[in-house]
Amino acid sequence: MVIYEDLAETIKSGKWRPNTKLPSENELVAHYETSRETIRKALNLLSQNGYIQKMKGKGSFVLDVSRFDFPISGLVSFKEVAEKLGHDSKTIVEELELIKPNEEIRTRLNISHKDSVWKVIRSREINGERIILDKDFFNRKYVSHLTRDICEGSIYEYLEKEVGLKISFAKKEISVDELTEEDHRYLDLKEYDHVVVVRNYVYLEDASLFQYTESRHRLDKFRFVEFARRGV
Amino acid sequence: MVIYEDLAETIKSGKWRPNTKLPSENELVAHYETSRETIRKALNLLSQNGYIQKMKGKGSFVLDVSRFDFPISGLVSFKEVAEKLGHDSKTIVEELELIKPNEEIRTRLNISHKDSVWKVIRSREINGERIILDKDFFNRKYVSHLTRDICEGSIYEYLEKEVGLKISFAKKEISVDELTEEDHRYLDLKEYDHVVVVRNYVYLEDASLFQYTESRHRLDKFRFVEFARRGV
DNA sequence: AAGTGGTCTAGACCACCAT
DNA sequence: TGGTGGTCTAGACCACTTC
Repeated sequence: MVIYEDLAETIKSGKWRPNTKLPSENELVAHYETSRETIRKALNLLSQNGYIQKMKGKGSFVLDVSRFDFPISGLVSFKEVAEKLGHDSKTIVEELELIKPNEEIRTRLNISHKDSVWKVIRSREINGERIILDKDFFNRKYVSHLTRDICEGSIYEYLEKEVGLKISFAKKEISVDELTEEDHRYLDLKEYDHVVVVRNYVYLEDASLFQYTESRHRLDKFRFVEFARRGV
Repeated sequence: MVIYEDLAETIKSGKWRPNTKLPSENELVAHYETSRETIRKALNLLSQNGYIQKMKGKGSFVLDVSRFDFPISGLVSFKEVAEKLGHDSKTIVEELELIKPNEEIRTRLNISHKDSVWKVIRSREINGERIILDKDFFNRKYVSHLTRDICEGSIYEYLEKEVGLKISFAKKEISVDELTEEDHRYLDLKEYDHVVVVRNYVYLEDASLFQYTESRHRLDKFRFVEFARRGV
C-alpha cells in the first residue's frame, strides 16, 4: 500500500517527531484524494507495526520508533539484518548437498522418504567471529537448483526473484539447546556451552511447507525484539 | 469483533478440518447478514493470526493451528500460560515494596528521581521447581495501590478489571544474560550459568509507559513461539 | 457543538482461478 | 464464463474528546 509506505517513511525519517499529532483522517483523505476507509487501512497498518497510536476523539500520534531498533521480527534474513546494522559480515558455505532426509527432517518438513532435500550449512562471521550457524533444508519439489554462489548471497532473494517463489508465512520457535558437534566445528564458541536456536518453518502462498531452518546463535550475541499489540 | 471470534472458535474446535475451504466471502455475507467489507475484516484477522490462508481466485483455507501450540506471543501472562498448559504452578511473592528508582529503572521507565515505583519480585514454581523469576516495576503514577494478595494472583487482571487501566501495546526484547545474585537466591538453577531474559516495556492506551518487566527463565525451560506473515 | 476515530454499508471494478 | 478474493468508494451513524 503506497499511502502506508509514504506515511511510514515520513515517520522513520523523523520529519514527524514522536508524540506529535498526525493530520486527521479527513485531512489525509483530502491530501491523498482517496476515501476514508483507504486512509484507515493505512493507519491501521501503521498502528500494528508500532508507528502510531490512535486515540478515539483525539487523533493519531507518532510513537517513538527509535526505541524499537533492529527487529529480527518477521522473516528478515541474516543479510538484511547485517546490512542494516552496518556490520562487517561474511557468509561461509560449509556444506551444500542434495540429501535423502533422515527421520527428523522428514518430520519437520512433513515429507516422505522418497522426496529429496537440499541441505545447506552456512556459518556467519561478524567482526571476525563466527557466531551464527544456519542450517537450511529445502524441499526439492520447490527448489530444483541451488549453487554455492547462490548460498553465498541471499537464498531468499534468489528464490523470490529468480525462481519466483512467493513466501507467505512462517512459524518461529526460539529455545536454548546444548551444543552439537557441528556447533563446535563451525562456530567460535568461547566458553559458552549452549546456543540459542531459532527454528523456522516457512510456507508458500499456497500454504505448502517448503523450508525448515535452524539458526543457531552464540548466547552472548543473540537478541530478538518484538512489538506487540494487546488482544490482536 | 464477534464474527472473528465465531469463526476462530469454529476452527479451534476442529469443526473445520485443516486444509478445508471456508465458505466464500459472499456466502459468509449471507450467513451473517452483513456487508462484505465486514466479513473481510474478520477474515484478515484470522489470516494475520495464522488461522487461515486466503488465496485469490480459490478461497480461504483452514491452516493447521495445532502446530502453533502455546504461543507466548503477545502479552499473555504467566498465569494464563500455566493454566493453558494445565501445569502445577505456584507463585511466590519474594519482594514487594515502594521504592525510589535507581538510575537503571529511571531510564527503563523514562521517569525522574522524584517519582516512586512499585517493585515486585516473584518466583514461579512449576512441577516443584522454581524456574522463572519475574521482576516488575510499575510507575506509581498509574498504580497507586498494590498488595501481596494481588501479586499472588494476576496483577494484570487486577489492573485491568479493578483499576481500569487499558493496556495497549508492548515492546519485548529477548536475550541471554549471566546470572545475578538474585537468580541464585530465588531460582533452582541446576548447573546452568545463564538465564533467558525477556524484557517487556508495557504501554497504556494513551501511549504512556507504565511498566517495565524482566522475566528471567532457566535456559532449559524457555520456549517462545511466533506466527509471522511476510511483509506486514 | 464541532472534531476525532470506530464501525458498517451497498456497490463497483479488478486480477486470478477453474471449467 | 462464473466464482473467488483484492481494492476502493461515498456515505452513514456512533462514541469519545474538546471547547
